[in-house]
Amino acid sequence: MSTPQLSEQEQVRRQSLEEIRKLGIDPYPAAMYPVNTTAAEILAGFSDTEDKFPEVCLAGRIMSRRIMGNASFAELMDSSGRIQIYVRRDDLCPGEDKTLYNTLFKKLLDIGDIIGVRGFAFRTQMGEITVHVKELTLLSKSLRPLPIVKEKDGVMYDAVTDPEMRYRQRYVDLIINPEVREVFRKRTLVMRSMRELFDSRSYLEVETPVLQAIPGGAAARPFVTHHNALDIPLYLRIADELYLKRLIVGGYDGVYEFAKDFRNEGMDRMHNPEFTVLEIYVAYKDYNWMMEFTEEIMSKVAMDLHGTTKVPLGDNIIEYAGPYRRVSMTDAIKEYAGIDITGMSEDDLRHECDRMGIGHSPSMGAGKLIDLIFGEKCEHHFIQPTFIIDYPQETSPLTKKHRSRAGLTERFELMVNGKEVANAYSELNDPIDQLERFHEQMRLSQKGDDEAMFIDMDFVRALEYGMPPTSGMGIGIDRLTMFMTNQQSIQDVLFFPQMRPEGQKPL
RNA sequence: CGGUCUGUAGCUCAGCUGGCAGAGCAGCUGACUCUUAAUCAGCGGGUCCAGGGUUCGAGUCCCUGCAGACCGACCA
Repeated sequence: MSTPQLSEQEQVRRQSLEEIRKLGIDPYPAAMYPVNTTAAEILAGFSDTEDKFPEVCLAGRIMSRRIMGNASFAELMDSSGRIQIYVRRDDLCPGEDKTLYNTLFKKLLDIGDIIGVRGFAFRTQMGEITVHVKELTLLSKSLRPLPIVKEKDGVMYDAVTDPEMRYRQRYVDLIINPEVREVFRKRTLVMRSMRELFDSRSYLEVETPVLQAIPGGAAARPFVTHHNALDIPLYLRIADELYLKRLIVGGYDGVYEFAKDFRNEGMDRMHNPEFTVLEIYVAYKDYNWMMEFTEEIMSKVAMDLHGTTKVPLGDNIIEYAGPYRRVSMTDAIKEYAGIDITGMSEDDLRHECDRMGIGHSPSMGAGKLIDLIFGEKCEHHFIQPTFIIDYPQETSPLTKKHRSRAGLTERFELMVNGKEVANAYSELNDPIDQLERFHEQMRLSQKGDDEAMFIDMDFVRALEYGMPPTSGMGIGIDRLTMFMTNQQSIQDVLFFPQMRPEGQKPL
């Protein structure tokens, strides 16, 4: 292992560590610390007329220090926020020995160290609620200087904005940027809000395989790995759809899973190789029911996060209260591309793409071309939540044929801010039709479509035993979180977004 | 994969037509018992992303590479 050159400040901190040990103080004590409150609790509950916090014990990280001879102020940050502490020499060291204040607190502690304090809350002459410290315990010595961010009147000074630092060292980002912690708290709330709704209906949260011998349920390039004992290739799942439907066959009326899916494709502001999808399947429902349920989910999530269904996103306010507009794929293309694709052949569609300057390849069939026109000309217009319904059969191999419109399927996607956030079907449960659709995918694959679906014969076998009419939906949790927290990049809603490994740079 | 931009102290950044490497915060020493971007006096701290080239001389100009951001392409 190479020994990277330590900076001056790192060397000083290591020396301090040794001196702390020489004082007989353990810089990394094992014993639990008896925290009995938080910064936020004190700030919220403090009263000038009654002594509500005569004995507090809290712990956190030193974020700033103002040392003035024999008394000092510092800011302590715990998971709830920051509070000022007041440390006076003669309170910390009532006896003759002033080492704890003069040496430990003033010299050997640094910004970033984690300490515990015991004392009482009071209000300073300047009006700030503060903890007067009677007893101080070092809980963890920090050896690496933290980026210093100062703030006055809401203005941040020297804020760390370098995305590389923020994403590679997310722990630092979380320490110094409280609004980042809030985004991730909201991400958890999004999932909790959905769980509450599903559980209230007695739908069952389940787990299905991440390692799959046949990567099914979506059209995407998978990651491949190898299982040594079985000596077979295994794929990281691109979707959990086919397993969840097997469970509907097995007799559950409603199942859902928050799944990490993996796709070996491009990375950009909207895509990360691993991402989270909620999939839910409910027996005896169709896609019309699912649209109403989706409206209920979205407005509940918005309410739980913001207390309103109106959520700001970029320059817009998104209204998540239903009902949402429903536009068929055909009408959307009529409206924004100005053409009627009804009854058009593959050649006609290819011709229209050429006319509109949309690039396409020979391996694309009619359905893919329609998808392309929609993506190019229509998608970005749908800012407010809108259901795009009735997709072509060719690109929807797991979807039931439309009950009344030939060549189309009972499928919808929910568009928000010009992007897809949900995708749902009346699930195809006719095993003979399903097998035929898989074969159609095979033909597309042979034509050069490298993300056409694999045939999963066990899934067909399951359908042969009989699956009730079912509606299913997937929601992109990362994207939904972006929209609900007004973030413009998927990297801002993933704790640890995928990045190129760090090179030879010394850490 | 292509275009544009960026990389200098722990952090945020300056450094002009090439001429001794800079500031604020942070750190260190000292003063200060109600400060809050604390203040005051003093002091240290650099592989200027890496490698090569041009030049008497390169942080600065040129080439290659590495890493990142943005925009496209591919891709849900």
